[in-house]
Amino acid sequence: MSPAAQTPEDLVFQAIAHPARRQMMDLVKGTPGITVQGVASHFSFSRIAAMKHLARLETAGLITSEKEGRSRKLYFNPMPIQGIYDRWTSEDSSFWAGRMADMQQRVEQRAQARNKKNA
Amino acid sequence: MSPAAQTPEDLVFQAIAHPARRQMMDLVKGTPGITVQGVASHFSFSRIAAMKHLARLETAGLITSEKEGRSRKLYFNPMPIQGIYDRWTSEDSSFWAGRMADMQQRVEQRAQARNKKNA
DNA sequence: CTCATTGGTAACCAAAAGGTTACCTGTTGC
DNA sequence: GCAACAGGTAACCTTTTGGTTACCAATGAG
Repeated sequence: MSPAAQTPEDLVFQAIAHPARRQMMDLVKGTPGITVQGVASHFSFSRIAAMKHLARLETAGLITSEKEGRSRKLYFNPMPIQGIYDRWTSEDSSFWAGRMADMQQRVEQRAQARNKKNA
Repeated sequence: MSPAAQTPEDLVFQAIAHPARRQMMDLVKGTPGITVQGVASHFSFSRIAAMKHLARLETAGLITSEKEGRSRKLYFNPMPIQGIYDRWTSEDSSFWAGRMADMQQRVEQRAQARNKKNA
């Protein structure tokens, strides 16, 4: 695909195009603070491949990470998902955006509550 | 990407990864019954390239088409979008799925009402 | 302190993606 | 009836994607 001026939206949609990356997002969402190795261990491809996928998710803003010693902790970021939903549902989008923000808020609060557990 | 056993979800996510394809979906959604040529004329790349993109959207079930004389009419299909939303919002997903189905129903009804206009 | 673990970069390569032109058939408008 | 229009297929080519192995530095556990 043309590298011409990729928008944040482009990055998000491209990031989620790959099934492994979607599964990675599931893992990160389900286990906040999971490590790179923790994610990579779920896949049969190499750790380097996993890191490349994670890098794309992070570039797209779908996950965030923090280096902690020799590990890197990964966290899910739900905000870019709103753009996906809004894309073709512009009718009543203000209504749904509000609903979605509410629910995302709840998801985040739960994630914070779970944040004491490690990978 | 590996051609191994692509799920319908895979097809959808891959289809929407390309910005031109997203824009095409916008066009088809905004103008039900628009022709291939009608869509292609919005892009600087060749008609054949446009057709390839449209073919991917159709394979993914995101649009449908009907041959009419020498033209082909294109229609938006909102149902696969549900999968995109549900992907990472599995909490309360039964609640949102219901809401979303309602809204999609309304979108479709409006599309049918507009279906008398041509591209 | 030593070794194992974790993460990171670089180089490489096959396959896929996304474009191109050429050619053809069928339909429609004049 | 003819030319223009619309859609379709095939072949081709460049770029990107998604994997691989090799090597290294930093951290952590024993």
